[in-house]
Amino acid sequence: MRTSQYLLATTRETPADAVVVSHQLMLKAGLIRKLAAGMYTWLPLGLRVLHKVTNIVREEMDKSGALEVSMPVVQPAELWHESGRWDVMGDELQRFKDRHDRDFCLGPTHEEVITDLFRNEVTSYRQLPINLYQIQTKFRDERRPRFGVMRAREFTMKDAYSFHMDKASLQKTYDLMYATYQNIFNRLGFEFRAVVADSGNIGGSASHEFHVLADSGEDQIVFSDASSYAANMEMATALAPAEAAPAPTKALAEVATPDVKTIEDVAAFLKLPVTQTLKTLIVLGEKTDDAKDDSQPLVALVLRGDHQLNEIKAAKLAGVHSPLTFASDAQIQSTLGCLPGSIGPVGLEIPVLVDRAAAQLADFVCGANKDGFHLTGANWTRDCKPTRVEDLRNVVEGDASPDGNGRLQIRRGIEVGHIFQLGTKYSKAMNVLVLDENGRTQTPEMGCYGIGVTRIVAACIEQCHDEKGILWPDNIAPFHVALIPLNAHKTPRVAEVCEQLYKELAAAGIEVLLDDRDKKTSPGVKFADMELIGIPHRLVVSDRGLENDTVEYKARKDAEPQMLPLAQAVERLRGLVKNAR
RNA sequence: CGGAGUGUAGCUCAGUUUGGUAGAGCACUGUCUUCGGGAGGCAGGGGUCGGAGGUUCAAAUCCUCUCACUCCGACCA
Repeated sequence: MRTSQYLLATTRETPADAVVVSHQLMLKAGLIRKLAAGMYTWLPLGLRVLHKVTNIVREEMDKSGALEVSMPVVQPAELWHESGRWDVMGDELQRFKDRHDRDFCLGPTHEEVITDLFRNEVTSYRQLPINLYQIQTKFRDERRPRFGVMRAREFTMKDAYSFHMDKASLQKTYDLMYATYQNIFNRLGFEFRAVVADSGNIGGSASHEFHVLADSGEDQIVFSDASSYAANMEMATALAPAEAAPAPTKALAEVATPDVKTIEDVAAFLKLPVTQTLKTLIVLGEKTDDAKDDSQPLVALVLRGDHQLNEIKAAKLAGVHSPLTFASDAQIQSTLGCLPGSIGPVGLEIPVLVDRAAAQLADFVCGANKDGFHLTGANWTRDCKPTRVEDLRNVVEGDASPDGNGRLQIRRGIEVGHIFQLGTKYSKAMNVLVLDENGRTQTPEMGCYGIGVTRIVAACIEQCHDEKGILWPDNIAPFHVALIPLNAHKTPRVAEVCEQLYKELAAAGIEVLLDDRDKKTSPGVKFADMELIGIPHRLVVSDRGLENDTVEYKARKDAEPQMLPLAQAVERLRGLVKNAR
């Protein structure tokens, strides 16, 4: 390709609304342009990268034996009613009506459609297991799209769905997909972790997320420094402290704490460490079936002052409303007689769920359930009783690993893949039946496996960039080699050599971007553009070099260039460019 | 959805407080000079100041409504 015939859309200035480096560089390098919030046009240069990523994903999926299909983006509401998700999904599901007033949605995922396809096409155990996938546009009306294509509303996803006669077969394909994902992310050169994950709304049991490690990641991932334990923060178990709770040594006392609201304020006011305080959060409980009135039951969640509530864990507990909903100040005031800043477990007449670490404290500080007062020297059992002790908190760096080996570390990650064992959630709801070897009908087990293809491009830039721009690995770079002629208008041989190299490199299967912009484009501009867009190899042909029959080579990541004899240049490049076709 | 903020040329932004002919840099077009790290001169093109309504002799500027976008939070497969 020649720049003179291409749409290079580089900009010198960074667009003001991009905050993460991948978003900034994708705009500056001219890979994407925003159409509306969370919706992006892919320019020619960006699309080349996206296609290369797509091809790697497709190759590995095909290698695993999965079969590619393509399903519509628009889906009829009937299928979503069948699965029960039409009413569950909320506003993320973009709904609309056609001219006949029939309900449709834009597909945020394709469990319903694939299950419908499967039940119409597959009837025998002989056809199982089967794994069908597509690489296709998804639409989710995210509340807050951000970070460019990292969290977009419209994006490209590889989604695969497998069907099985039994759990053992599902596990086998799940393991195969796990290995396939490792292959894909290894080929992309990612530093990544597979972590145990919450299966969330999509349903099912076992689930792993694949995270690219990056400081800009939206998720916190947790892993042991001494074992293979790795989990999403939502799922990471916080163990009870190994040591037993100390015995009470102090008497319960009430102290006035005027205008002292936060835990930090309380600890500072009483000159005690935050770890000696409790915080009590009031959330909505579950209404019992025999509840006579409309009053909303409340539940107290008690944590050590320095710990953070894990809302996913809390919402899963018996008696707690899911999704987790904090009680309003008015609800707390009317039920407990004080405001949120002064609540404590002593004398509380609602269920009290206590975190394992909080339950190990003695002589602690907590709210007195009276505005402006706290209690000191409070103790479990003697002064108040937990209804239940639960795992309620986010783990923190240095906690013991749940598998007993090592200490936990916390890093940020970008979720680029997620695999689930769905079980029979969809096959049962949508009445899918296949005949087994005895001629009896069975409900098939399902798995599903997603990869955010567009997100991968952003994640790659997050991991591979410097102050000058992007540093693409060879196998997803839009072009392998930037070929830059200098002073071609003064020395005709420069242009001739470039044309010759261009042809020979192309013949060797190397993708070349020849910067043949005219003399108005200064060398500095050409160098800066090629570095910004991240072409991994650069050849400079100049009158100076040709005096010695040499051309200059520099890898994007190297600091210093080297001179290559002209006659050997193509052969040397063939060795330097990995994964060229 | 709650809180905060921003909409002026393709991009980055001034101008709004105190109403009075719509600006700069970059980018773009033509031309001359320059030519190994984002060159310089000259000449140009480009904006109904997000939109609607109002106040006023006069509105980018003041008032009302509205739309869009961004950030923080909540939420999320």
